[in-house]
Amino acid sequence: MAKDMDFFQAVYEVVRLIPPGKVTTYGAIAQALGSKGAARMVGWAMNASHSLSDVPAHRVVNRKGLLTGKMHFEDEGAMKRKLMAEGIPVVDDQIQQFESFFWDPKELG
DNA sequence: CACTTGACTTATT
DNA sequence: TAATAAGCCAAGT
Repeated sequence: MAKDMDFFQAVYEVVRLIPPGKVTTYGAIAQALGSKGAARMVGWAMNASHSLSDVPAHRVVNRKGLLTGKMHFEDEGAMKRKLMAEGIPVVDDQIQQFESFFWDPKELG
């Protein structure tokens, strides 16, 4: 889909598809886009996602379920707060039972 | 125009 | 087991 889209646009599209109460990783998104090693670009794209409103960047964490990008949010607690609001347990900036809340973009098909 | 940095991940030493 | 190298692609300096 949207192969003509920019990498960023593709990332945004996938991130928007993340269901509430679920999270995914940079690598999973990158891999879903066909670029496994482009996980850094996913993060870079997220940095630009501030211009958008339908991009729940707080649902995107690193492979350990750690809120690495929390510092890029409005406030450090913003990311944790948003995740907690969706029913995702976050302790010490780390998602608990991360694998249970993990959502694979490719899962939709 | 070339080099460095960046919200990452996997593999190798 | 821990530390280092490499890979990804784009933007900033």
